[in-house]
Amino acid sequence: MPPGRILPRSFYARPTVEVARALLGKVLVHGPAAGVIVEAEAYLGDGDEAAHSARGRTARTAVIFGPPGHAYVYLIYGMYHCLNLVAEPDGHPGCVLIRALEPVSGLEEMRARRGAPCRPENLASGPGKLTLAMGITLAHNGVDVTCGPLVVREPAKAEPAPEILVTPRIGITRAAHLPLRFLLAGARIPPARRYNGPSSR
DNA sequence: GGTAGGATGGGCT
DNA sequence: GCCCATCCTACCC
Repeated sequence: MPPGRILPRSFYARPTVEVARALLGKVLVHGPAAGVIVEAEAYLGDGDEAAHSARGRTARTAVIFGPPGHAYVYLIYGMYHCLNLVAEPDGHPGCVLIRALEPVSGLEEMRARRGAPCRPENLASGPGKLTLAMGITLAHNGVDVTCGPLVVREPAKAEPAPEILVTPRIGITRAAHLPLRFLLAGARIPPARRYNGPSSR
């Protein structure tokens, strides 16, 4: 299972939607734990009222305005963390929320960190679940994901262009209709996380 | 199969 | 104070 090369900064220095789509099928790696990204959402810098960057640069959101290829991690509902990867050129806000992984290695570490008994497909099938399973915390806010302990790699073997499903984003109230959630069509998604509304490619 | 409610803390008005 | 880019449990079909 030797994974491919680490994604370079140029991968992230593009429009956020492009980065979100391109991240599907790539492998998030943290120590022995790794998983294929199967679900992601784009949060835009331009007029996206749902994005944390929408109301300007603050101490918390500064990372989103910084150079691409860095992690934006924040605490949600007082108990879970969410991982984003910063896109767009330096100075332009935009990030991609990583919403689900398909675990490929380090399953035992993930299970130990999750605590709750769960099947492999539920280990990292949500933004809060995957940060817990991967051991990602606020300590990772701002870290460079083109080097260091937390990285994103090409998959071990090159895949054909994946089929991508596009739907509205989940769990937000503002700008809730925008088609900015992207899923790998072949991914195994738990029933409760499926989407039955209209979708496109 | 589905959903309602609660846990829990930082950021911002 | 209020608002969350969530998850799990309990309970009800």
